[in-house]
Amino acid sequence: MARPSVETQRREQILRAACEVISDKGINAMRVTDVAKLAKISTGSVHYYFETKRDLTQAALEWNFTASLARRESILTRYTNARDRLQAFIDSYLPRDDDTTAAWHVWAETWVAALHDPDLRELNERIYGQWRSMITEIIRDGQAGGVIIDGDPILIANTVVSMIDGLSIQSLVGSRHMTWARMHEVCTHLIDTISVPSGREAIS
Amino acid sequence: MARPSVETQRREQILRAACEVISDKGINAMRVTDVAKLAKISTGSVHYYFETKRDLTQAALEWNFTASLARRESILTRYTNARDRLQAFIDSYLPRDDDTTAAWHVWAETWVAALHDPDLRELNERIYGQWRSMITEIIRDGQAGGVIIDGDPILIANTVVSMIDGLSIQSLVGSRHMTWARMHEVCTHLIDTISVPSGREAIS
Amino acid sequence: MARPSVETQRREQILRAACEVISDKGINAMRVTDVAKLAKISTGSVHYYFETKRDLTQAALEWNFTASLARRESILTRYTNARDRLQAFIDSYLPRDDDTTAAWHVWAETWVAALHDPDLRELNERIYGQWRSMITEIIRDGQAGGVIIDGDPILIANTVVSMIDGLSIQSLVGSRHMTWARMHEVCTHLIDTISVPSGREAIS
Amino acid sequence: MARPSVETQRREQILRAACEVISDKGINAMRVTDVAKLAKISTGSVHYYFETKRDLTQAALEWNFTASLARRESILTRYTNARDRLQAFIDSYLPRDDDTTAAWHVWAETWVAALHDPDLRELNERIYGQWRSMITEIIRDGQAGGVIIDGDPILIANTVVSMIDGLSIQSLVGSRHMTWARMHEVCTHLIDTISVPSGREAIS
DNA sequence: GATGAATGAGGTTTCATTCAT
DNA sequence: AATGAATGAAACCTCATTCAT
Repeated sequence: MARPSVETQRREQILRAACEVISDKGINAMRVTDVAKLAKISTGSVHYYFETKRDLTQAALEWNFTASLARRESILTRYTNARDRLQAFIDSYLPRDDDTTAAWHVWAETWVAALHDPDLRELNERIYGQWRSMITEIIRDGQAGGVIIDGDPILIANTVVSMIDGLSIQSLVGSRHMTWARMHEVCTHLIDTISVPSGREAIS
Repeated sequence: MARPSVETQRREQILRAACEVISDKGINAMRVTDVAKLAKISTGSVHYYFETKRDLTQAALEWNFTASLARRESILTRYTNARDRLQAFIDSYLPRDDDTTAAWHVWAETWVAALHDPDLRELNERIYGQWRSMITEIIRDGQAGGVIIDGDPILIANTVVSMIDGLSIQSLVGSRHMTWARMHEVCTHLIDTISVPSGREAIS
Repeated sequence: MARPSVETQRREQILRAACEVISDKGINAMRVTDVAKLAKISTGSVHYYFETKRDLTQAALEWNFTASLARRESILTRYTNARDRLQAFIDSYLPRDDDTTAAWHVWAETWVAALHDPDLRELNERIYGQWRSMITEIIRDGQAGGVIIDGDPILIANTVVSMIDGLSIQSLVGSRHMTWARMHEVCTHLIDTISVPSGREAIS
Repeated sequence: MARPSVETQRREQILRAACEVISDKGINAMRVTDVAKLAKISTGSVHYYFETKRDLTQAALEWNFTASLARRESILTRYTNARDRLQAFIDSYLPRDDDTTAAWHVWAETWVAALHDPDLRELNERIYGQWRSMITEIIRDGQAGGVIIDGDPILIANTVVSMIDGLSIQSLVGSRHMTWARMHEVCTHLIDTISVPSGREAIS
């Protein structure tokens, strides 16, 4: 009786539904009923898997990040050049498609909820840190390979991460002044700024 | 007779209280009772000045921005050099003191609430636009005065604004990795990047 | 300083407004604010003239009846023949014009409110009795004059009054089945039934 | 499994309670709490079955009529003579016992509420029409059987219905002048008026 | 006499959570 | 494992009434 997998599957089904609701309506407007309906189960069942709404919310926010990362795993191994890897990685985070936009919505909800909730603060710290580390790692790689300029890799990572977050917010909120094209432009400009002019091109 | 100031005063008293609550607990956790208590009036009175909680919230979010701007008005006229003005202006927005931090909290709440509320979206568009315009104006001034590098001033403004927003979020959420000092560092670095090297250096 | 008249006038202005609101929205939906607005005064003033809302309501209901009666005073002296007087009197009560319809609305509200309010019950008893007496009186006159059939005048009056009330209700509620023409038809039929065939016609 | 009856039963339990409250206190004084208490459930449960108080009220008013009719169904098949059927049917509606009185109270509340509420107006039109139809049917039967006088059956039905309504109102409001005996008297008199003199009299 | 800002009790409604089935 | 009926605390909002001016 390999039931554990059923449970895992059920949990994921609920978490996915929760994220969709959070993305559409926001954390505070999320109702257990909404999640249940979307997952096509009863509210009782939701509570069978998640003791309280709070538990459900936290698990959903964490799942949002994990799933988001998993979707980008391949990018990190696809490119040998760190600069290209950075560009591809950042590009993949610009809210172009619905999935990415939804993930950003949940992400933004997480930040703001964390402002008033120590537990979420810790969750945020953990997953945010993880993300920053990945960027830092790429930058270190790039510096080692001579394609990214020297300087404190953490400072550079912070710059990059901040820029992406800031741009995304303006984009998500729907500013007509911040189109996806503009975002791409700003990001590319930033990457150029922290890149070492490519040798071959310089030579030729 | 001649009591127009009382109403204005009362409204401001309520709005100030609302912003404090929003900053402390978040928009969704804000209770009309909380605001009333903080303003030392009855809930009935709150509703006497603001028909619905929604109206109150919107007015508070708008007031947060307006008041925030008013507090910085002097900065814009204090410096003749646009670069210094930009630096001072940006510095004044880094969440150092309690007032500024509170304003940022409310600001962040506004963004996320706007994700699901067309009215707030419009409000956000309006006040965000105003802010972006101010930065753009300073940059234009700087370019005219030869202290800021050439390039599309709007693109530069977007870069600056995004960076500040992104940094602030990380800071607000309480990341141990994003101290105020680090923020200052990143900001200064950015301003340096978009500044024309100063005369003395140019001479030598 | 003949102020009393001012007060009387003010009271009537308020009562008239109250009746209009009651007619339009019903007793329970009537707000002191509505009355004040319609009378173009403040709520404070309404309370200056009527201690409580309850007092105001009762006074309004009573006023509705009194004013309604006053408007028909002339009819009672206009006709020498009791049968004609009865016909004219009844006709004047059919809800044809807006004023009469409004009076009926208030009248109906009074009945239903009286179901649960002893004070209104008494008020109703008083003014209803007054109305019944008037009809009875006309019938007695008619019997004395030989134009109305014999029989307990009170029983006949009750029949007439009931019929009018019943018809009016159906009409007021807006039944498409109960037009004013139909009401008139039923009433005329009833009056014919209780009338003595006129001598001259019988002779000729 | 197979719990459909529970829901129906629960709904009826609530509707019955609502009608009782409406009869006792009136539509506007009815509180959801009152209904809940009387039905021995929580207010939450009331709202589980009826979204809003308005829905509850409407359903209750409709139920009042339906249940009222159901209680009289047997009368319509008991008598072969249409005149007797009419007499029995009308008699059964005179507010003698508590149940009938309560039903009339709710009935009266429906009328007056309908004055200001289009939905109730429609509801009233529907159920009132149904009632009028039943009376009309009996009269048609009586005319076919030669026990009721000729004439437009709808006109006669309107006369009958109006009389009953009018009498009931006076009775309900508690007029000392309108006892049940008097009502009976007036009704019998009316039925006599619209009846064909019985056979023996016709023969002699 | 008149005002209208201020009150606060009380009502409807929502929704996370429980628990018998 | 799953359900969904039932709960009840808590929130927003209304509005008659008061009272300083």
